[in-house]
Amino acid sequence: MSQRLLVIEDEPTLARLLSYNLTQEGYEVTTSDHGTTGFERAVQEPFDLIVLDLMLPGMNGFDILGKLRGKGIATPVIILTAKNAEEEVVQGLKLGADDYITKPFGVSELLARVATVLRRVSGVKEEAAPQTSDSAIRLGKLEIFPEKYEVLLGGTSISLRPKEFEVLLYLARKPGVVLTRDDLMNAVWGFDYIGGQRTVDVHVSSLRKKLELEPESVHIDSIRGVGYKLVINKGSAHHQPQ
Amino acid sequence: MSQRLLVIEDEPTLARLLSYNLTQEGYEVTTSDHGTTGFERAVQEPFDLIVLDLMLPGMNGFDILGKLRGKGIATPVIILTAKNAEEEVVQGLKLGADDYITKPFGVSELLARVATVLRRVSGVKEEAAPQTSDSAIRLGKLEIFPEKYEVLLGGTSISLRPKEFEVLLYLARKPGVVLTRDDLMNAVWGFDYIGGQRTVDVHVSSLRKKLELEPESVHIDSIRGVGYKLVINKGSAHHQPQ
DNA sequence: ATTTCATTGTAAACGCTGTGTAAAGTAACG
DNA sequence: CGTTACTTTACACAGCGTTTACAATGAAAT
Repeated sequence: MSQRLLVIEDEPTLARLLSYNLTQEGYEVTTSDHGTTGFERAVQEPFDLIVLDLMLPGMNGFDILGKLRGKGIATPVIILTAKNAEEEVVQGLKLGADDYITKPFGVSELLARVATVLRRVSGVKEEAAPQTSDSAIRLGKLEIFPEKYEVLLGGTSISLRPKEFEVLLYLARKPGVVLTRDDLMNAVWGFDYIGGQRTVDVHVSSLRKKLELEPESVHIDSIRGVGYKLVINKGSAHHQPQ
Repeated sequence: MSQRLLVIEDEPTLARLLSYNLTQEGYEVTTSDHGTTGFERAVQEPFDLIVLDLMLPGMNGFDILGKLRGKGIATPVIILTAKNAEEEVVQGLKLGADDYITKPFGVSELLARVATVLRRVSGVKEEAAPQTSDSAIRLGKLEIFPEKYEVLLGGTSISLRPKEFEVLLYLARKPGVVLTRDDLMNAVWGFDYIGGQRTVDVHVSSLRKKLELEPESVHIDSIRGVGYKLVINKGSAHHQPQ
């Protein structure tokens, strides 16, 4: 049984992005684009976690959070806030938020926070969590430990810089599947990041150099005109569909 | 139970093309060639998705989209826009569009987007399964994995270039059915692409060379004066009980 | 049959676009 | 300040798509 999330976010683009990615993760997502109605839903239905934008029409995020806690509703809350709003964060946490993310943020960062908060709150409950974002990923000779920021290739640790790590992590979560530069941008750099088109390429390039210790078993393929995919070669065996 | 689509598009050629192909896909398609009437239909009847051209007589796409969302109608919308109109896209997405396509676009691209949006909205979870994926096409010894950009022929991977891949994919979506060069042009190159008449032929030719590893089970037939069709021969040498 | 014309097959050439990557430039961090 | 990480820029190159030209095939007409 999947966990239920409520996303209170008015900007459609962001709301959709969040809804999409959280759903992909296996959560059951409800969205609300208005403060008042969002608050009402949060009161009426039981959610496992609420993602709450602080800037909202109708009723702002602080009010919602305050009133919820006032009513004794302890549903975990992650607040979304603008970059340079340290006070907002502090106030939000004082009102009982469980975590916060500043915009712009990467999708993978959000997923990690959501998973972390859920785990923290419900005790360790691995089975209930979907593809827990931060459990280890093992693909042939490649092992990724998100919570440790560590990658093993054939048993030996390789040191990746943060952005390289995240790119690899996102690729590794859908092995074999082509991800566009846009996908990777959204996941690693944030949904509204506006940057050069080649940034992803450069990171993939340096990632390749560090992965080529095991070129047979792990490598990143380019699909011209589309994007990149992580290719895993387990053992020397043939294809064994199952 | 098929899904209901509304296409709001004034250019007759394009409207017909969209209507035809979407109907072929199994959708129930309604078209409207005017902004005002299109909007009214969208308000009155429940649709699963709306394909909306932004340039329309009567009432432009932005107005329609804005008013729909204003009325609380959350039907998913894919907007059609000209190539060099980045702002239009941004504005459209802000108004609550779910996706966009820039003209010219290939029919297959549109079909893919429609399917994606519908799936996303209906909350079906997409799994990154290693070998099995619901979007995979299996025809005898031919297996196509669109999201991996990979084609297996008798279990071994064959490398196709992007255009070859798309041509094969489109042929494979209607195995045994003759598709005209025009069909393929529309699907792969875009509905208003203006190019030489022989381009399709050349791609089919090179595709044949790569497919002839299994000439018995998979090949492309020419129908003189008409077009091409993909022929699949199931049966021999494999576990086909009947 | 033989000729004639239209259609299709395909190799080769050309130009363009996307990609790899080094290196310079910029920001963050201590 | 010095170091590290990240981004942008620039340039070279490889791959791809399209066109072209000519060969091969098939159909229709005589």
